[in-house]
Amino acid sequence: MSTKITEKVWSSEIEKRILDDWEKDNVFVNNDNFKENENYYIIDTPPPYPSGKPWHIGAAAHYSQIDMIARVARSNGFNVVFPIGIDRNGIPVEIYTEKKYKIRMRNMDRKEFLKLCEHTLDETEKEFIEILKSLGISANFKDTYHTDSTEYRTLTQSTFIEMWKKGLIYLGDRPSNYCIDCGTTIADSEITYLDKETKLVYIKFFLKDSTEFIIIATTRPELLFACQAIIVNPEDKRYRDKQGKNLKIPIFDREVKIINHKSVDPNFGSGAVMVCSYGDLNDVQLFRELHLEEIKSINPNGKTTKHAKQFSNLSLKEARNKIIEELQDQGLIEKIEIFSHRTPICERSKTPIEIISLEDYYLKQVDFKSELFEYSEKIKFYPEMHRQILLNWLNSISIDWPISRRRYYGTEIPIWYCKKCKYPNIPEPGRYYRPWEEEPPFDKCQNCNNDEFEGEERIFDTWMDSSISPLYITKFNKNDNFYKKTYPTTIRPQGKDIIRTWLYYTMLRCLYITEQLPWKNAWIMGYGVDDKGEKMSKSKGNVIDPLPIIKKYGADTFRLWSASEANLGYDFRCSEQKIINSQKFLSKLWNIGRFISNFELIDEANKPQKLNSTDKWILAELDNLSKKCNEGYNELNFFIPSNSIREFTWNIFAAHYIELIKPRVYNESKDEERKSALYTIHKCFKSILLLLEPICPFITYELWTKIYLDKKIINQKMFPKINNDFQEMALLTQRIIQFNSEIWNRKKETISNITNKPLSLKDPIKITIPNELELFSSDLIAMHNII
RNA sequence: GGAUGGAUAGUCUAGUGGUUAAGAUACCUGUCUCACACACAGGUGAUCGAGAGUUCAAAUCUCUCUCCAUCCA
Repeated sequence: MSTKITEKVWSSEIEKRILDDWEKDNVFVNNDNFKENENYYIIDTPPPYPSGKPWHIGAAAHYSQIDMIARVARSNGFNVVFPIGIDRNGIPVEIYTEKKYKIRMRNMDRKEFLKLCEHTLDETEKEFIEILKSLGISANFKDTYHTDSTEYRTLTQSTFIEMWKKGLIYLGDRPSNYCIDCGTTIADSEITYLDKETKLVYIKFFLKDSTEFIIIATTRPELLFACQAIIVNPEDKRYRDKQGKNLKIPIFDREVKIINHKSVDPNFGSGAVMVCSYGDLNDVQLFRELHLEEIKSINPNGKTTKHAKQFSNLSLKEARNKIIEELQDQGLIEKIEIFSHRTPICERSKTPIEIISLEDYYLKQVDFKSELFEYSEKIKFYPEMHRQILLNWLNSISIDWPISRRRYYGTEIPIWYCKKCKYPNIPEPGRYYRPWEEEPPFDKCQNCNNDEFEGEERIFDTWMDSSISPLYITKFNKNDNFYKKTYPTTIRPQGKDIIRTWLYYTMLRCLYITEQLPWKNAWIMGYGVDDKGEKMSKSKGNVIDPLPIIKKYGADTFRLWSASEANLGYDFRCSEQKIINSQKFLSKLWNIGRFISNFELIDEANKPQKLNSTDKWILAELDNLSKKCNEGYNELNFFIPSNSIREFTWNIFAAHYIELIKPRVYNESKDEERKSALYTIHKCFKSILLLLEPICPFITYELWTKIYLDKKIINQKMFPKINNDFQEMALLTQRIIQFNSEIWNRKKETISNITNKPLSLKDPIKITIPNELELFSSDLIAMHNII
């Protein structure tokens, strides 16, 4: 009798060897050729963005769980397509590259800059893929796609052209969010908010031809010259007699009217507010509503326009300081207060957003809102509660999606403008176009027959690329057969923080192109938060790097922790203590395996005729475990199986069952009873391994192959069958645990008169076995040495 | 201001009407008992955020309030 497992402890070193095995055997290369009637399962994996280090522990947990989805689907007999892509377009890499090389994008040759970005991406991507692989992600790494590849960008452009032809794209000149640092228009979804301290300046505005003045409180004195109205609350008694009168704008010598508007809060500042183009979104609305004429105040380079007169061509900060200075000199400032105010900032560069009017391309979405609501109802959400995030977002959409960006590292907008008539000429879809450096693919303007063109220099918002991932992975426009079998895809797994972007935009884009939803299910995971329960962010400095943790504890420990930490959809706390707990369970499992591997395998083929009652009892509990796991796996909630497996394996199977049958398996004289125990213990252990495989693929693989010497490895097997044979036996579980505990307690309380210490567990004891446990009496007597 | 989720032993979580509220961890006390000291056995510890209501019965349902987290104004 000897163990088949030589290593005394489970360690991450063993995982590395297993990874090599898998790589050699090509275990997870996706199968492109679906057979007739085969069930398939397509995962629209989020393409991670390699935007520098460190990576986020929540993201590593996220990908671990997506892998569990894939493994569960395989265990349920599906042919799984699990692609992996890397999202590489957009502003983050540009900003990261600028910092890394200490350069400015706009002071550089475009081509040179693109090369540097690519280099940066290649570097970070490499490390990234290594982490994913070391986590045991069973995706198709041989075929990793990149959103900045020629092939991907071709698809981005051709789907754009298709939408253009459907009349869904238009050029709009209207106020939009603009990031001065990034030098581009950005979408609402790219804005976050930050509480910032700012000056609230109280300025005197004199009434026309009068020495009477009113006080205007503003946080944007630099926009004084773009003021087109003063608004007050109609209920406000202070201004009741002034309504409709004209006020003189200080310094700039222009007149504006005092207008009633109920949006004004009489308690804020002085109760009188200046309306400028544009201090904030509210101003935009007021300009529209009151039919005010826009005064352009800020240039795309972030400097004041000519309308600022002597203050023109200044940065906003300079303009603000100089205007305040001038107002002070003229004695027009009553006071200045400091107050904290929620400021919209650019998600990427953290610069405050300005609202300026620029020409940009828009994709229609407002007209389509009611249909989008209808389609949203057809997606199954895991968990259901997160559907609301999408619905809230849909509700709040008020303008179309600006899709053009004045940046470099992204997919080019494929348009050439006629030099003579400015008509936008669109090429035929099918290849990748770079209008800023390429000759146009046509000789004459489609509008005026002129033969000179100017290429578009702008690129797309990155969500234009990532929002077609379901089309790309199903080989849309490339392999019709494959596409027909795989689209719509089965599931979109993603974080709840990008519902209003990735999930929403994917829905929109794919509906425009295919008139079908891109997936049937959306699986939404919560954030990884710190040990206080607060969201991790770089600015807070509480981001945990997953790499050292994975290295220290191993992938399976990390995965088990991730699965058992929180219910699906809820945020999960990251604490090292919890990770250590998972490691302890794997160690327990390893040792159970070492024990079991001492004994010969009795399987279905040589199953004993008669099973002992104790064996029937644990098989009943095993069935219950399988059911519980199935429930959890069906809901794609790995919290349920991970915790039930732990509970069963440690607190029932190891603590009570194994102790009960030890005497039998060591006693070779009673062959039938021994065989019954060995059959059962192997059956239980095999089931535990099968059930745990999606969560901990490494240790289950190792134990399976070592103990069962099975050619067909565990990750190609199905979940255990549920037999429902001895269900009523499971009712006795609590009684068994209670009785064992009673005896252990009794022994502990009894002081031996030989050693003067409590009785040891193998010392004999006199006790009556209760009637309902009579079934197990022979095992109980042997286990406790009952006399 | 609006939305979503949460408030259960020192800490983290499970528990959607019914006997002594479950588990993990921490803590205390024993034990190297032939798979495991990364273990085993035992123990201390919660009037389930506050208040009111429904009910024979509430951590669980309803209402009000307080606090926390996240998102949107």
